[in-house]
Amino acid sequence: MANMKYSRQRESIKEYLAHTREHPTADMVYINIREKYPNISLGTVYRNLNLLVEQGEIIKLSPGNGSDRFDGNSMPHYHFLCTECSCIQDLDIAPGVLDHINLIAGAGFDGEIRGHSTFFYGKCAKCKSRN
Amino acid sequence: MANMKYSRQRESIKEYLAHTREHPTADMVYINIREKYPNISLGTVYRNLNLLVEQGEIIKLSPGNGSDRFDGNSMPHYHFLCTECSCIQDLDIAPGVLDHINLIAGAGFDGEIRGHSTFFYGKCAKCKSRN
DNA sequence: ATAGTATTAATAATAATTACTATTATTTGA
DNA sequence: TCAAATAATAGTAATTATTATTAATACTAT
Repeated sequence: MANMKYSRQRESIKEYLAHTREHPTADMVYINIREKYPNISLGTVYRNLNLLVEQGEIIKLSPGNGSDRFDGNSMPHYHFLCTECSCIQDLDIAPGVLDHINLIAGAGFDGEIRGHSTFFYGKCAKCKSRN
Repeated sequence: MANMKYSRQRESIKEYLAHTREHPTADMVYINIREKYPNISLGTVYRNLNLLVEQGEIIKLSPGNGSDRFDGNSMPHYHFLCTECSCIQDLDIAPGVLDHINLIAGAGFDGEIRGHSTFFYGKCAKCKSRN
């Protein structure tokens, strides 16, 4: 998309996502950006989130429970979803593992595998210790 | 859930999912079951799908594009989502790989990993050959 | 500065799913 | 076998999440 103009709102959204580890929903982004741009509209947030996803600057996550979530870290990596508190966390996985898994999966498959996205689930550290 | 009564509608939904490879949406299930029970309501379909998921009889998939989809095969396995035609297919992966991946992921993680769900994406065989 | 056009705020509209309620179906056990 | 108890249903309304519309505004290149 060559004919794209700068917008403070979009920049602010990108910046916010780059500095949080929260994997926020569109609504959470909206609430946050409103502190700086009090009359930004939710539609603008959605449109820019989708634009940024299209451009590969951020990643959209669909954990399956409520709303979609967004991650400012666009490097392929894995996520963990706590089945108790619904928090989402990044997982560190050794580089190479992802490609390895793509290969394993592609072995018996006659289509073309480009990548994969994985959600691990279970109890996060806090919920585990709280018992 | 001990106090659960039999219902022909629920049985029919379960049976349909057990015999299709389509990974249908709630609406597709609704349309199909209506052939046998013409005045089943969409709410009934949703309620029973959720019940069956809770009981572990079926699996709910959230591919991230449109609606959720349902899979009558409740054994853990992987799915492939075609980014062109949006079809969903089961992938055959050697047993043991899934547990292996859970272990790798759990290594540097201080919570408790119970399982994971993975979507591979790319082009299905048809879309690949159609070029 | 100005013209051209992407972006915005505000709102309306759509899509997907859940909640509500009076009626019906299933189960239990006398 | 029947009737009481209650889960499930059909039909509909409501909610939630997201996308579309549009007139006004902001960005960019000349």
